[in-house]
Amino acid sequence: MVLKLRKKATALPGCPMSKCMDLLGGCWTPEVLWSLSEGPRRFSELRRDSPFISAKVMTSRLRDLEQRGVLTRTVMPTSPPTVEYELSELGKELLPAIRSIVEVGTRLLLRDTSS
Amino acid sequence: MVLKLRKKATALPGCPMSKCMDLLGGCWTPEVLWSLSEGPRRFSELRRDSPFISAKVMTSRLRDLEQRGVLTRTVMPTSPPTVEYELSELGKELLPAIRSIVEVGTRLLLRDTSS
DNA sequence: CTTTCAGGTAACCAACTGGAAACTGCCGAC
DNA sequence: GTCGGCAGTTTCCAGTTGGTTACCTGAAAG
Repeated sequence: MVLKLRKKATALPGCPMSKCMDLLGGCWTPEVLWSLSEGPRRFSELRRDSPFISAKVMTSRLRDLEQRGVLTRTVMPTSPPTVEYELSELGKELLPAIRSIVEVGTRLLLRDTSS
Repeated sequence: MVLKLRKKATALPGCPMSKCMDLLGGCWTPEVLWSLSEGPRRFSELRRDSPFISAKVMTSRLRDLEQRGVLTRTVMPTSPPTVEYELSELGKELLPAIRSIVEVGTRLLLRDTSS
């Protein structure tokens, strides 16, 4: 968490870091992507996965990501309506970075508790 | 670029992602760490590496990172004084994540230009 | 004497953002 | 007939932050 995306600042052209952070930089974005990494999930499931993300932010983050082509949003014609979010191909390409962050974080946590 | 760290929000206890993002989430933090990944660098070198980062932000980012133990700051008793920043052990542990982000970004850029 | 450079700090501003809470429409259940 | 759940949206507020500009010390160069 703890990340914010600034609207005006766009990725520096040609900078790989910017290019990638443009997609996964944004408050809670990594968490959402991580939740989706194991398959499609519905809005309420995502909310339950990360209860500390407010509905408003969850919505705006999902809309952002949809617009950037990182995930797809499918409304099922059921009642009550069900909405499914799923990583697109582009979204799946981000997973190695997310996984790496999680791995490093895990190592840091272990280090904390062992020392 | 494009990244902000929120002061009040601290890492969720026990969440690897938070733990890691707490250290590398913050406007321009990844860029700074990337600059430092190949060895110690001085303030003005860092500024030249990333001219789009204002001095103020560069300073505050470096202070943050120093306080979190990600890098060390050494003032050399020369005149004019020289200051060297270097990744600590903790900082080096973050590099796999940074590298992964850069790799993913590179792949995305290639994809863009080829299609 | 003045300028330049290193490595910052201080002040001020405007912007973007996240949080909280209330409201919506539709349906099935109690 | 009203309660709850899904999937949001809207409004309002306040906080945090980054950018910009100006300013500081000390030494050396022109």
